[in-house]
Amino acid sequence: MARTQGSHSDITGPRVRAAALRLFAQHGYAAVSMRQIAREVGVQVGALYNYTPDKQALLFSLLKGHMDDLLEEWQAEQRPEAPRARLEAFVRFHIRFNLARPEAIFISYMELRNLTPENFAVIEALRKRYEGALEEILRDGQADGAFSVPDTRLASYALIAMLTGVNTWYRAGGRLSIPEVADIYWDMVRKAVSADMSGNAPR
Amino acid sequence: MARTQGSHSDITGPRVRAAALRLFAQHGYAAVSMRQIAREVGVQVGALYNYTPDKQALLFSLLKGHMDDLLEEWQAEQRPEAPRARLEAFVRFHIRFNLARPEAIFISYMELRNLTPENFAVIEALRKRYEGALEEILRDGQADGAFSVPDTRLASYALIAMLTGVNTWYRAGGRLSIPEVADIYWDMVRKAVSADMSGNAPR
DNA sequence: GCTTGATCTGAACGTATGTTCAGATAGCCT
DNA sequence: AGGCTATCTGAACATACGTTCAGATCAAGC
Repeated sequence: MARTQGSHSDITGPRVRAAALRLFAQHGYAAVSMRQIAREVGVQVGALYNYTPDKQALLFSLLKGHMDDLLEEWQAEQRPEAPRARLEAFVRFHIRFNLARPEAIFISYMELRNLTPENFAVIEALRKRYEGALEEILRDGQADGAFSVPDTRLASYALIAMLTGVNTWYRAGGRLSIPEVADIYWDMVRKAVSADMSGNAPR
Repeated sequence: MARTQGSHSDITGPRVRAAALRLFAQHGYAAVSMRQIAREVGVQVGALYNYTPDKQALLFSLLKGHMDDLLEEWQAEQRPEAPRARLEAFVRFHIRFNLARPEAIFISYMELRNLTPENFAVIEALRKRYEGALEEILRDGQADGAFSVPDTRLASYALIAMLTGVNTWYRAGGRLSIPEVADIYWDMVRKAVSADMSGNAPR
């Protein structure tokens, strides 16, 4: 029996995306079948093709939507002028944003290689845009003396990796709240990019 | 025709592992078929089962072998007494070791969820052992005043993520040599765990 | 109340999967 | 020289895959 109560496009569409997101994050894109997704939604597999042309487009749509959200929210964020305050805003935003959607973050890092080359290029460009924002902060701070980093490009990679790593261990309800985690990470980031005045100069 | 020249266990076994490592790293465990591995080795698919009881055991064997190498080589490393020198040794070792075997590192992070629960537990225990070594260094340094980190556990997570991230961007033949990369990362790590004397104290 | 059209079912398509195994082959040992 | 046995082939097994589509179903519009 088709079209049982509430089984409309507006309902089923988001549910398909939600089920795919959850399952891709848990088992990986290649390991999840269209039939599993259909079962999770509570429909037959054929019905999925009302909402995506194919499995690949479903993955791409999830990743693209996520990257759009990321860039949009960072644009909407309060971004101070001074590099140091701006870097702090970035650190806190990144941790808060990532911890709010762990599954999307997970597949964004794990499933890139399952995108077709064209789709991969799109996502990669968006990622570069976001990470470029961090490097720009570091360059500005380096220029005006607020920071002292040997290589802004490498430093941006290092900081992104460090911040994104939070998602691998953080569990809601643990001993630290998200703001507390952000405090601790900001402390380390702040020192890592500072001029070194501790007397522990490199060899 | 079986047993053509050079097609012995000693030869084929390692080649099976090498092909599996390469293909798993490139396409992901779930996306690689036993027939692809066999084709890469130059053998029919049935022959693979002389070298592994099943596909899962092949993945586990690769990860287990990798973790054993990691712990063994870190044990064999020169490890100074003083926390600061010891941390520097860890940073340089980690970067050097990881960049020497990017494929093994890649599947060690990406394919954990494709392990059976029993196999996962084994790998996870070994990983904890390795990462515990870093946290111990941080705790020692915190105790004797060499470091100033708000939370040694989180700091160890943060540093591991930062160091492991090198593998995502480093390409041999780029503008920086491995020791130069290690220098730059060590500079950031050193500052991140130092007492803060820059006048940029937290708010 | 009838028609229309979006939505879903149920079944089928060809292909691919991991794994098994009887039989062929060929290097090694006596 | 001839047998042994590790090794590999070739084919088969049952099952699963992504995708398609004719037809059933039901909410909405007239």
